[in-house]
Amino acid sequence: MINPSTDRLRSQGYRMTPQRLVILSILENAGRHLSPQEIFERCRQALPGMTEATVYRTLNFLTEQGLVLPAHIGSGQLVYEIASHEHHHLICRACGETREVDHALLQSLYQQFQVSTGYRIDSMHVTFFGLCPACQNTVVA
Amino acid sequence: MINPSTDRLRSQGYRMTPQRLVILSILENAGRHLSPQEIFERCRQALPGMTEATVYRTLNFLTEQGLVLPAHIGSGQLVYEIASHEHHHLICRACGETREVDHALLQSLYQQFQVSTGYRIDSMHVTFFGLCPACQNTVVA
DNA sequence: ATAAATGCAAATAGTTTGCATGCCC
DNA sequence: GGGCATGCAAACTATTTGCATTTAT
Repeated sequence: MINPSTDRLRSQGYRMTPQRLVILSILENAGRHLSPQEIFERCRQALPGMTEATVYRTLNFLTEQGLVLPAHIGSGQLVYEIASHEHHHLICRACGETREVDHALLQSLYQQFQVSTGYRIDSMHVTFFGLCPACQNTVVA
Repeated sequence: MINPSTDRLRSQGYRMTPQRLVILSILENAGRHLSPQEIFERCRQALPGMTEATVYRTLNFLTEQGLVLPAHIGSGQLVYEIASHEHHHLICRACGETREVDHALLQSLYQQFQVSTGYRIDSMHVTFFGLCPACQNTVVA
């Protein structure tokens, strides 16, 4: 076995390529979500010939394969992060600071949805907006 | 007083126009969120000369004025709905059916966030995805 | 060898902007 | 009448697609 991601792809008849490796490694090291543009810029440092089309295609592909996760944050654009532990985001609408929220906190809410609506919730990712402690003191609501 | 929305705009030095009235009326009658494109198409039936630029400008303006609310749903595009009661959405990822979720259900979650993170949450709108009761029987997870 | 993946370039979708004209108050 | 708002057209951003070439297996 070469590495888990490579094996995962090969077992499905797909290939591991330098471009895919670079994107995975960028997301692993980022430790936070990145936009396609941010990813593209970092890619060019490792692979100068890489194009935006490849970034988008690769992100879609890796999402299908479950290796990365897309998330909606403000301004309606998708951002991506490495698929590891389940969590959600809390974003400060004043300073933009992002915090992770563990999935467990949402479990009881999902439970209530299930009971009152019959829906089986499977949102992988939800983003909440608010004011972080620091900004609550400086920003006028 | 002519109507509440008109008064609201005039009191701020803005004007009520046929275009704004049509968009507000479309959103009131829709009873659900609509995309800019859907709004544009319905506008043209009432005001054939209307352009997409005006739709976008008007939606941004009405959002600033608090008369309509933007919401993120799947695929990263913004949709709009009339500003009335606070609620959230539950969308079936199989059939696309949308259900409203009362804001009260999220209050206790917000409370927990507040305690454990210090954030003051003010998300006006959160969308959850899942499977509606009907689709749970027909769709393979 | 062969099918998958990339690079390149062009196309598409969604949204925003500048500017002259029109129209609400 | 004065200034806000619209229509028109063009610009812009983000993303997708077709096709020839390259490359992982």
